[in-house]
Amino acid sequence: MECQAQEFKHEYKKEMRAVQDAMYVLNGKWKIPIISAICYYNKRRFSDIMKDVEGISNRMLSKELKELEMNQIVNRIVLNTQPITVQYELTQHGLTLQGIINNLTDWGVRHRLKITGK
Amino acid sequence: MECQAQEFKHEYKKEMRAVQDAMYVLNGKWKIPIISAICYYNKRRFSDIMKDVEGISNRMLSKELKELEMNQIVNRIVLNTQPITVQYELTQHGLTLQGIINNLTDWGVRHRLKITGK
DNA sequence: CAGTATCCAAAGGGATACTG
DNA sequence: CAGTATCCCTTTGGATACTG
Repeated sequence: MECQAQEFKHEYKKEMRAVQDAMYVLNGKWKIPIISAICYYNKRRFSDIMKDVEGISNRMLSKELKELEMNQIVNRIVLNTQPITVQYELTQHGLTLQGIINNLTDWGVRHRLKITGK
Repeated sequence: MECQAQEFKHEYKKEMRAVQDAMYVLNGKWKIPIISAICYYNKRRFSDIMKDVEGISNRMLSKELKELEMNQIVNRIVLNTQPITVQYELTQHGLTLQGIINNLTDWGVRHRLKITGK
């Protein structure tokens, strides 16, 4: 019993860390909207994402994309145009976020209904 | 075609808002760890959550619990002891977050493996 | 077009001390 | 026990201007 409690505790801490890892990647105001936009269009350019994600500044978009790239969520593809254009796409790993984003979306709809009644 | 694009755009914006609503509720360093702790023990007291969620201060725990209560994620139950004790439990609405948290946990494990290799 | 650089305001959050 | 209050540093993020 004590032993199992220890076991639980250990698992619990590991799960805690995992969920915090996940949230760390997705945290902030813009990460999920950016991922959603890229996912929705499959491939998407910097200036287009700016239009998709309402209210974001180029500074923030740049910063967030860099972080997402570091976390292997998006790929950055430079095209040989003049002037250069850059496309972003989700990696295989990034695509595995789709289910979570869909769940969050559904929950968000129910939550808004619950809180505001519409 | 144009019309359907408009339709898509409209849906897309609604979904964007929904996912942002959800993230707004869960954002920050502590929300999900707190929810997880309460969920794990079913009912949990303030001082116990302090121990469960490593590193949190009483100030932060108080603030976050208040927000979760406002968003109808947790119920606050004052017990008639001396001195008073307070229990927190998830609401029905709060319980609907379990699936999302589990998904985030699973994803977090895979992500850590991907990034750190362990 | 796809960013960087700089500056600044607001929010987040830790440490400590205090209260009913 | 379950918080509040205060102080203060850090992080986030907006506005504007600039560059290859």
